[in-house]
Amino acid sequence: MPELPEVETMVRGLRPALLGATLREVEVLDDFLLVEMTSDLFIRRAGGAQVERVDRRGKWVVIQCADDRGWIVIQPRMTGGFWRVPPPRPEHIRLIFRTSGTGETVWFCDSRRLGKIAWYPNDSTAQAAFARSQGPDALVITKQELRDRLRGTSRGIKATLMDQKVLAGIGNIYADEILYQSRIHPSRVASGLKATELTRLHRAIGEILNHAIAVEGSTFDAGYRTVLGLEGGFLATNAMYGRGGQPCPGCGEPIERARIAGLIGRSSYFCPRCQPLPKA
DNA sequence: CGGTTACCCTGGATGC
DNA sequence: TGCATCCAGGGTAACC
Repeated sequence: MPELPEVETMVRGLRPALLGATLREVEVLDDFLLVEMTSDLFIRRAGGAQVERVDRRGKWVVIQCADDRGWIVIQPRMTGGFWRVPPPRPEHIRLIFRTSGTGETVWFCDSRRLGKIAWYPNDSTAQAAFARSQGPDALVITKQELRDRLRGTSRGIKATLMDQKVLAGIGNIYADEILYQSRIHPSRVASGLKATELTRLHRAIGEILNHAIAVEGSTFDAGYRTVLGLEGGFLATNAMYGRGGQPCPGCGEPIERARIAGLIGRSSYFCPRCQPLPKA
């Protein structure tokens, strides 16, 4: 669930607790999430470090420690999330930072344990990890970059938008909203978009993601919450995701829910009238 | 090599 | 009430 807007909201929420603070005590409650290191090693690396920056890269949370000590990179993936207040499900706590400086405690919870916690010793190893897994961030990619990255593939546009190596940050929910606003069918071949469609797509990426950040992301069921435990507002007024069978806000046609090739088992929601698929 | 799919994991919803 | 099944989807690895 945490896509770019949720992770951006997390990072903004974490900064008051972590920026300039010292990670006085690091507690690992589940070493399954740690990437190629033991709990003891991670605690030795991060314990006592001062936090210099808290940033987002795609869907990843990046905590840069002062004095070139190293980088903590946390991938919330499906169900990971941070808390600055005691989390409601303590059995899902995987990592705790107790700080001095701000005196706050930060909890990382992850019910499904799909999240990852990595350590990189310096800028170049961290940047190499980003380059291996991620293309340009969806919030800053230019139209020309987007065009170049969609070129030469026969894949569908939705699968391509969700490929983090093409551009980083878009997942299933926002892909559907972006494609609806762009009036592009999710199965369209990514390299076959017309110039006007590419312009609409690039604009929609920025508008949808920035709007979602402004309302603090998407919450449904027991999923994502802000660091203070609040629900995000995006799905209260969104157009497509999760609205199969409801009338399209643009034309009234029932919203279609389908499984689209190249997206494994994920559901796609779109309006068959506003997002027509040209016959092959 | 590009594209597709199985799988990692758990909790909540649904079905019998 | 209890048990089985399905679904959620971010990301990696194996496969064709």
